[in-house]
Amino acid sequence: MTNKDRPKYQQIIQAALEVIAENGYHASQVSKIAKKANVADGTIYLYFKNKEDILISVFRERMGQFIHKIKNAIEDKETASEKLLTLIQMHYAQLTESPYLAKVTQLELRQSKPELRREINKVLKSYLDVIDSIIEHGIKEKEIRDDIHPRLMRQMIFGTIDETVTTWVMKNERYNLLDQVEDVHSLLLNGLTKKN
Amino acid sequence: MTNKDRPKYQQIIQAALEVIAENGYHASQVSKIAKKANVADGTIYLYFKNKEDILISVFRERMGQFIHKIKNAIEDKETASEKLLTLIQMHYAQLTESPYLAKVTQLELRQSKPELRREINKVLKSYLDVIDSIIEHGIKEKEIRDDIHPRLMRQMIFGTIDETVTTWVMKNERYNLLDQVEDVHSLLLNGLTKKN
Amino acid sequence: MTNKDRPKYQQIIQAALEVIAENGYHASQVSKIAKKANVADGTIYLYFKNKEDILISVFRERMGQFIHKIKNAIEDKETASEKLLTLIQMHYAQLTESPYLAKVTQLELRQSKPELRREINKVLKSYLDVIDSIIEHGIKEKEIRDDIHPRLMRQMIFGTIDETVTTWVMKNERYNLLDQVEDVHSLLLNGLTKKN
Amino acid sequence: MTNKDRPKYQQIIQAALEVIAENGYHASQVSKIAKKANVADGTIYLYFKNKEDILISVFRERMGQFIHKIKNAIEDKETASEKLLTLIQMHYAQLTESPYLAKVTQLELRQSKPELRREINKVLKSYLDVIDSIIEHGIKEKEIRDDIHPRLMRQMIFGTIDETVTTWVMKNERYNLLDQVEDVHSLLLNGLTKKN
DNA sequence: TATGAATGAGCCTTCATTCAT
DNA sequence: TATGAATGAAGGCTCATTCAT
Repeated sequence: MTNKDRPKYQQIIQAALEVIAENGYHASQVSKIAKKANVADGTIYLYFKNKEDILISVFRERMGQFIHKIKNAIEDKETASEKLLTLIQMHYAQLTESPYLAKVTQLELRQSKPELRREINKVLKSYLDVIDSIIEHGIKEKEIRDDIHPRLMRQMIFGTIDETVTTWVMKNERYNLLDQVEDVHSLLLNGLTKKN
Repeated sequence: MTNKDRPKYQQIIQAALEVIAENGYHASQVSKIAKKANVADGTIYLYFKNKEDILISVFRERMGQFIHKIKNAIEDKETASEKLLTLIQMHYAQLTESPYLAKVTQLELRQSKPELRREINKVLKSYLDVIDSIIEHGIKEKEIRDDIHPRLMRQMIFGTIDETVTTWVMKNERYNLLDQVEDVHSLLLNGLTKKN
Repeated sequence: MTNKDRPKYQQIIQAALEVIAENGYHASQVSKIAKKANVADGTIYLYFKNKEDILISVFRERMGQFIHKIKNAIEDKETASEKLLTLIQMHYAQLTESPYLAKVTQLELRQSKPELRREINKVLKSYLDVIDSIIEHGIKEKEIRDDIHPRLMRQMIFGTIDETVTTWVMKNERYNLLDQVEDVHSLLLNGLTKKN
Repeated sequence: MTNKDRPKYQQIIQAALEVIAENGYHASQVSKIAKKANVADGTIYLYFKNKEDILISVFRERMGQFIHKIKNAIEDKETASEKLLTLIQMHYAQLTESPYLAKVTQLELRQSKPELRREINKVLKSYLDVIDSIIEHGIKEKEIRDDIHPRLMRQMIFGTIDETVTTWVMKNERYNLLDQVEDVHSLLLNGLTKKN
């Protein structure tokens, strides 16, 4: 049984997620996480190398599941358009379900030290890969234009989704993110211009 | 003569910008800023309330100019499409010209404490207002579709531009951001879909 | 069967000796000793009251044997001069044979807490007694001068031997300690002065 | 004005010496030293790199003076015998005058980490050099025997003096160390043997 | 006996801010 | 205005010891 399967590991991960969401990254002392996880301060260090390792693990574990679910949901879909719709829908749905994760990913983890950022970006990379594969598929099937560098397309997709979630989190999640799925999908596919 | 007009005020602002860009947010001690600005530590506190106030001022001053220049450039343009093209072009141009500002806005200041983020967002708000006014103008002139909430459009525009810049900064600015202006503009206006 | 006769007791003592010699006193955690002794951390506490008790026991056991052997070897000798020669020879020989013991007694255990030092000194006392008995014998037989307090003589003998060993250990035992036996013996008996 | 000339530097050195002498090396927290020196904890770090640096400095400063005074006193003396007598006398006199220094050098500083030991040995080296120069002088003048390696002679001299002081400190300085000067001098010069 | 996961007290160091000059 | 020496609160981490199994 590895560390990750032990109940205390997940207990600490969850506690860390909540503490960061509630207090912000900078006010998240190890002792606070330990208390919320109902373990002694020292116990933390049986499961994690140091404070940074806790935070990286929170992100890796949670975003890992997050991305995994999206990947699964997309597989079935035929067209790039459907795949993108599903991605947006799943992205919004999961963050709606887990406000802690939303708060932490959109706000708190952006306040982290360079080394931590680097680790976060590794995880993020695998999400961007998912988006890239949708674009590639769309281009191959001639659904998506091929006159623009795919990297820019991915940046538009991720940038847009990310910005809509950030706004929603900063507005304290007062509206329903899922109501925007179709409109965001339409915007990304068709752009701003009025067609007639 | 207010504080802002005194030479030391600008001296400290500039020093802070450079120190953050060079050392990162977390390694930007007041003493380092003071040294770079050639003033004593204590002198900082004659011009700024506290450390946070320095950072907010950096952002306010620099982003103020940044936004002001974009506003000016856009005024002349007739169509929403032209205005948007100019905004993208100016956004990229200014950050290309000032690598310090790019590094600080895209990476370092996102690592700041919640209170600081809030102040930064106030400044950012006036940039988002500029984007909103372009959209509003476009809708009125029937250039821009009116079936989608303008807020979502603005989020796509800002999210996309922001994400392209972040990628560029994280790639150590190894390519020319300005080469992407037309493509980003086309993507935002026309979306991903292949037209025929 | 007392603790001392159980195999694990000696196992832990030997492990402690090696761990201290290899890692130094300050890096000798109980867990490290347990691992080297192939027992669980908790097992240590079935045989020893606490960490200090391990260290004292190491010293007591090893120095006990050390002193015992010297005592035995001296018994046979007739004169104080011969006894002293044998003591020096045995002292050097045993530490040459056991580099762990040398490193630990000369360097590492001197870095211990006052309480531990006190215990160590109790053991040392019995070694000093051996030296005292040689001196006493020599005085009685008129081999050794009686115009100087025997305590000072013992301090010269022990101080000199101890200092020569410390130097040797700090020079990483690069020369043969036993080569010095006769010279040290001559120095202690005859002093520094040139006779003619 | 360098750090060393500022009053607080000496204030902290003296406080550290007293704290170590009173509490032992291991119970000498930085905060305790700061309190005794009447400065804030942080102030310590304006004058010393870290805790170890305080301890090294204590030793360097105090032993520096110690050795300097002995060197001066020896210069005048003609013969090796007189020089040695003066060295013993000065060694005992200075430690008698400064019980703190005695306690720290004989007991506490031997309980230090390897890096600290190394620094201490550097200082000690210059004391051993003084002893070596006496021996060399004595050999040249045919006062001291030349059939024994001078290093062994030095080890006897230092080992003996050191051991006599250690015993005295451990006996809580209950007798007068200076009473032993002539006897120790006689022992070192003439050895243990009864002459007739 | 034996285990080893869990405990939690303890401490060095940083750095934003102050204030006497 | 300007200085910079001094302040002191705050927190991550280690490791000897315990105890449920």
